[in-house]
Amino acid sequence: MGRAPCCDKTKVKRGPWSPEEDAKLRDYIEKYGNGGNWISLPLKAGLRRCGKSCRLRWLNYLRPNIKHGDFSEEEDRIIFSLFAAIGSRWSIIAAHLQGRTDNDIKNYWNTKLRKKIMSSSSSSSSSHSSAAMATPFLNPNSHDVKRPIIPSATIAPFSYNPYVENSTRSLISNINGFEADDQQIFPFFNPNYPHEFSLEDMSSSNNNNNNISGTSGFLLNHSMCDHYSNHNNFSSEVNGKRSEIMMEQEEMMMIDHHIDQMTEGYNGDFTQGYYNNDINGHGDLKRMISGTGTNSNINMGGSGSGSGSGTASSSSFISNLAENKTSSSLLQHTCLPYFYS
DNA sequence: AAAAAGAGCAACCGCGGCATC
DNA sequence: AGATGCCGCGGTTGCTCTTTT
Repeated sequence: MGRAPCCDKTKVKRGPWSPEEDAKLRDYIEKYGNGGNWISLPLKAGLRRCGKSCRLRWLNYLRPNIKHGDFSEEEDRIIFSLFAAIGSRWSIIAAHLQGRTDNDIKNYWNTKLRKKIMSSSSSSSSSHSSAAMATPFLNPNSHDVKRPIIPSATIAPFSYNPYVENSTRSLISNINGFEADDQQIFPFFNPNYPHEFSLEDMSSSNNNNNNISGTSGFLLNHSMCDHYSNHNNFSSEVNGKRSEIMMEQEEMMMIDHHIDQMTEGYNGDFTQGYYNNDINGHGDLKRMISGTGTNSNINMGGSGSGSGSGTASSSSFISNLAENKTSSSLLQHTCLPYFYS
């Protein structure tokens, strides 16, 4: 049995909203809210519209503090870097851009930004423009980088890779030497679980082992490569479901090499200026991670507890983050891809 | 000046997830 | 446990405006 339609399409108005309809909807929501039920709202508000249409109109247009108009260079950077990390998760991307809606960003990407990036892929600019930033991803002069070989059996079914979708696969496949099944590079980023996210230094007593758990992304994978260990464990725990992967030193080195190739020629800084507090640029994070030495055990899983006891510089920095930042702001700091010049 | 093509964007559609019954 | 209903998301459509021929 199919889903019942949310409204009778023959009895509701469709198409562009009139100023009068906008006013009715705005007035009603400002007075009463949506009452937790969009379906019944149009009747109460005196609108001959589908509830879904009302919701869309409110969220994408009438809601206070909605920003319309041109996107800034900074916004371009954020969109691009997030797209590179998580693909077309427009709502997540929108959450990082105040006043922008997912629809807005989606349209902007489809109509402008993608073209900007595509056109830049044939140029060899190394400036700090957003177009230049895209170059490492879309450089047609593909290097023949050997993809790290990781036994697929070690990747648990819970691990998630946003790049498996066809729409993004075609874009990502243009990355230098990147094969489409790059799940093995980004094994644990889970956009379905972006909320519970904290950063704490849980220093390990194990020698020569690096353990990173949580929703690690580009940053941590790359950072871990900075100090090759005998055993590098990546794991992710989402709602009690755990996925785990272990990479040998050689594999880590291959990944590192691979990412270096991808980011070759890029001298910019995705984060410079975007974060206006603790983390100002990837350099801090890089130091933070590498400062933990050969025995690092960093929990990014959110619910765990721990105390910093790595090197003084790294542990204090991490502790500051853990103590002073909410989960959501930490997410902003850590879920973006970072690229080292 | 007019027609055609392209670009931009608001709105729609259908599906998956989740809560509730 | 299964059915139902709502919300939110991502993909797509189609209208309008702008640019090109």
